[in-house]
Amino acid sequence: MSVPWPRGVPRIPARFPWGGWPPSWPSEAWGLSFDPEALDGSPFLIQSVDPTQSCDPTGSVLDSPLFRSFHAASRTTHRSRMSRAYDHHAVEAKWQAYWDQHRTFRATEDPVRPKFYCLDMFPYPSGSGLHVGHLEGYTATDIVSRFKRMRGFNVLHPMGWDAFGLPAEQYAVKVKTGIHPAQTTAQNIATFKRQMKRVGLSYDWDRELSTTDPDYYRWTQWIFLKLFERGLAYVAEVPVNWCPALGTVLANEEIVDGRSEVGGFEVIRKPMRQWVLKITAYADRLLEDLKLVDWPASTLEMQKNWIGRSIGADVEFALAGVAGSVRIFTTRPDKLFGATYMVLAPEHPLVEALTPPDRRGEVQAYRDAAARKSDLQRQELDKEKTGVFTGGYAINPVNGERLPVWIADYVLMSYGAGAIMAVPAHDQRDWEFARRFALPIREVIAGGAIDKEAFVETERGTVINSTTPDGSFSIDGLTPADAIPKITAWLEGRNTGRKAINYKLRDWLFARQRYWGEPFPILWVDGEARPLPEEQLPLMLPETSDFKPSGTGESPLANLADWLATTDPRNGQPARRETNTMPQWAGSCWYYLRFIDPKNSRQLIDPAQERYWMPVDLYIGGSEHAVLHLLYSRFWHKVLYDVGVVSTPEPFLKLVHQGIVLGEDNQKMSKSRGNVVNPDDMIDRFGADAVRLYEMFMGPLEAMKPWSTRGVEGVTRFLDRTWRLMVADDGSLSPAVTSAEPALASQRILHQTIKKVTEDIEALRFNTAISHMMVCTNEMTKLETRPRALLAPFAPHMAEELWERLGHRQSLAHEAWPAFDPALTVSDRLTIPIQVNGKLRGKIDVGLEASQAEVERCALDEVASTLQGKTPKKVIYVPKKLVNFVV
RNA sequence: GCGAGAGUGGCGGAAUUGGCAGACGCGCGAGACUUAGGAUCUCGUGGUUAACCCCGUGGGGGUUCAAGUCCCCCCUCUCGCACCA
Repeated sequence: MSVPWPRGVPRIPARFPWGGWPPSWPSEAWGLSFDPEALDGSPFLIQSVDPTQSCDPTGSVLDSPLFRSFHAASRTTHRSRMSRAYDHHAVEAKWQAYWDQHRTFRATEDPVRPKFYCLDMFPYPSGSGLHVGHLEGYTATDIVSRFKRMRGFNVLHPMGWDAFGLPAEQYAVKVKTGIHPAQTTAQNIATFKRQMKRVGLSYDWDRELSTTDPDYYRWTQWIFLKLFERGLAYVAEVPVNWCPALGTVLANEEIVDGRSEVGGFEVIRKPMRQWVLKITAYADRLLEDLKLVDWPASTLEMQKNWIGRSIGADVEFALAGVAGSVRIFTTRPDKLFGATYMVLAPEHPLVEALTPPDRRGEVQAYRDAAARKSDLQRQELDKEKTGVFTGGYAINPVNGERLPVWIADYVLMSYGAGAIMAVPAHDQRDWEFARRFALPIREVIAGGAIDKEAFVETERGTVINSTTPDGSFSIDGLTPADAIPKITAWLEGRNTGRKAINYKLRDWLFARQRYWGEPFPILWVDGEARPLPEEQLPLMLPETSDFKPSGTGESPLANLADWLATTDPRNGQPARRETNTMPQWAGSCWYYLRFIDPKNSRQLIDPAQERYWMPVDLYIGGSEHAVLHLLYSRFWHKVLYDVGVVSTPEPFLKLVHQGIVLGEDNQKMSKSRGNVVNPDDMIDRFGADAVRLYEMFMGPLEAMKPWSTRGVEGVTRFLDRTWRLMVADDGSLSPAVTSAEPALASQRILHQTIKKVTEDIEALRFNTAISHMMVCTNEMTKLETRPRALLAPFAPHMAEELWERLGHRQSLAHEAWPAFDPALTVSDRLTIPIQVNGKLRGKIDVGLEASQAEVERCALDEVASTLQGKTPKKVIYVPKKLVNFVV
């Protein structure tokens, strides 16, 4: 079967060193250039290229000051031989300007073509600029985008800025610069954008957006109103993580090892009035719909764990001597008969009612101590369990026993019901606690050695000692797996328990006491939260020069009296504005939608365009967002789905995390280690194409790997070689372009390379794709012919330049990707390894059609000396693979 | 402790429906061209060896004609969660 070569073609690569000397390669003619256009027919034709048309010896490149100075330097140092090397500065600048001018990468809806939405996690524009780690992910998506364009896809590849957030505000306050965060942010964005353009990333800049732009956060606020309308945003007095040093409340996710992620300050528990989003209402869907996406296994696992769904039962224990009951959640109702005491979280509301007057002092002391402890301290104390007896008792519903009720901080108020039944025989924590306080341990699952350790396996063992006192109900003799549904049904029948599903996931603390964030579109009237009418959005972030926290726990906005006091537009009542701002996650929750329709002033997004572009086909970003951003984003997306704004249940179809790039010393890059690699330096020295190529050549995209500047030099040499395949020493296109037909061997290499590169890009195996292009270039150099490597997505600048020199007038960005002929990817000769007893003893070269008998005969000859006349007992023949003689 | 992933030359890494281990690149060695070479080009480069043999994919067993790849046990590293009832 012969596949016609699509109209587009190849491009060639090559590149040359950073500033130095021109290469002095012999100036003899080198091979030919294949013109893809000519390949439509069966034979592999070569079309001559008219040098007068394709070469531009006086064009912008050669005219550039850079080249001229380089030229002059070469002349003086180089004497007789003058040649022109690839000048990455000039060529890259030229094509970047061309792409800008022609808006080459602008995406417009086109119902005829298939779409491909290729998205990077947009960055927080920090003051330090892009680092080589950013570049890894951006280069990957850029290669895929360029590749897909050439494959006929309508590609949406946008970029924007997640620009609200603490650092810019801290820069004004903590560093005492007083510089407005808006100003810092604008500068940083300019730096990022300049750097991105220098790398040759093919974004559609017409769609650029920033979360700090009122036209953008207007819709962030709009989404909040939708959440509010649906009861998914509410205010609660909740214990929060208060960081005195930062003067703000932090989310759980912003705390690492009990200290603030930013700055490492102490964090304590403090009850406060907070906005909370009811993400728990979507817990099931967030879990279930993970089945719909193609994400890394580790990320799926982390999301599942974070949601933490567990199935069990709620069970009511009546209080002894006091009205009411305490509810517990357990995944193991089969162990109810083994409960010997109960434990409440210190914060549990029933503690007061349960504690008789003579125990109050001790109980209160313990509760106070627990409240004062930070999370860090609680964790440190995990060596030995602490707790006190409340003096109260509860009744075990299965056997009427009186169980002493304790409080202990190993029981968390925030999980389940904040209370447990303790079954020390079969729970490690309860076992330790019971040992410490000499509480009874009763075995109800046979199979372990409970005097030595808790027996916790559900899969093994048999239930014992589990019959009601009156003998009317028993689960004795059952396996735990069978006992659980039986006792759950029994509890339900007696109305003392029921099947229950519990989640680790908690509602999302959504408020921050900061200036540089989205203001809430909420007014307070008579202590009641009222939404701002949609028409009044955006609620602008007020101007100020004082970004310090108010100190009372309110944000800097609380200092702005004029802004604060307003009236309810519905009835003119005096109102006070909400002073909290939204967390940084808010803006990043839905930015991928706005890229689709960034200028729409009437709607968040046009429904038709949303249906065309969504979902995101490929999303690349760091694994540090495996849970938070990706979970919050999915939550908002599902709400918008319910609201009718989006048409897909999940936003991101395929997700990939790029690995971390380490410093040359194999350590994490950090300023303090002094091993940070600056992309600008690298591009100055080697050019953007070389840096892009190296980023991808380092290793698998998802792996953590060290930077090597030597390695960049290596790919630079490859680019140089490729350039020289096409361009003669004097800077003109190689004059030896003829109409001769290239050897079959060349065609094979070419087609094999096209095949490999095509498949590797599809599978995001960029390192092996590059390696094959290198093989191709190396082979072509030897053969003195000119093939193309499929370089355009990887080294777009050089590819454009070569493309132009081949006589093309238009950017190759939308040219068709070359196809390969499968027939040409296989050789007509095979090298078959010959083994004796499984060890390699020789190789033979046979024709493709060689029969088994022929191959075996040749093979025998080949290893005759090893066999020493012995006759093989057995011959293993794997067609086209190998022959193995067993003697 | 629990969960997930990974261990291959001096280095980054190729190769897993079991079938030539080390592609490609770095580094290193030799040579060519040079007044020169930190440029470029050519050849070589897992260990051992004069050569053959032999040994080699974290360690130890096993299955197989054949194991980096499959099975069992162990070690190490990375990431995540860490009293979640």
